[in-house]
Amino acid sequence: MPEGHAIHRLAAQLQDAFGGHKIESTSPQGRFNAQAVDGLEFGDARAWGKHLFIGFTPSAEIVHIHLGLYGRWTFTSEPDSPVVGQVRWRIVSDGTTADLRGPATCELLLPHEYDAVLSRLGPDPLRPDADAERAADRVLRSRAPIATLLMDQAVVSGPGNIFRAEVLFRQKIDPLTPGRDLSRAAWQRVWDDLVFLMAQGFDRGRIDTVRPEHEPEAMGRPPREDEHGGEVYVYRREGLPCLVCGSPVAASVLNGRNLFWCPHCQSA
DNA sequence: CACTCATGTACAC
DNA sequence: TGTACCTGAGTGG
Repeated sequence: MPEGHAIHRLAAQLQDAFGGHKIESTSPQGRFNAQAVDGLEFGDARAWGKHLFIGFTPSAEIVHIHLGLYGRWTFTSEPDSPVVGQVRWRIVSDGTTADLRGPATCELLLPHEYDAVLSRLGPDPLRPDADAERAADRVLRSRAPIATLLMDQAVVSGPGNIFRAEVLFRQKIDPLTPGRDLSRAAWQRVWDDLVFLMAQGFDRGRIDTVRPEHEPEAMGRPPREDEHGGEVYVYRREGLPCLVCGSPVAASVLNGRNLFWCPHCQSA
């Protein structure tokens, strides 16, 4: 779920449900100071990378949420929905209830703290105001592997392990290539593809990266049975045949995260 | 039912 | 580099 496109969808969903409405705010679990925004008007929900921010009226405080690995929102229109399990934050307005469980972060920020969080985030391919040059400068000067840089939210904000694996496959780049060994044009193609893939992920609510000409049907192969909520080239396909060249997809661990790639299609 | 693993990040050493 | 966070899906017995 929680790569950047999913957070942008959540921001839109929260905005639809609560934007401009006075809300009831509680923390059934007790681990969030929900009372601070109880009874206020929900101002706006916005995303930057994997971070979600909610503003209120009249209040300068901003709720900052990061789902981490486990966090989820659930929505229901059932009135007086019972609290099940550990709910960090519940918002209710006009019969709509949104429950937040298991976030890595759910905290109130003052404006200067909000600015500080944003200042640590690189450009987000899903934001129209993204400063792509800032990411290019970081990548093209770094000795770190491009696979590491793509997961560094200070470099690019929003892509996670799936988009990383898939964009490197689509651009035929060896994941261990140092950032500074990429040409500016090659990095531009990576950025542009992230913009495309993540926007499509936002629209569809799932991650699909396989080009039509590589669909199994187009390749004269039987339909695949290894999808997990989206259709991809290499993510979690260790040992399975590459959809383009047929050689086995490789996997290893880099910076504590699983990395998937096709050694044949993505050779340096 | 017990156990592993995950689309993420921060912090300890 | 390892561990904590703390949830749910999947797997295997």
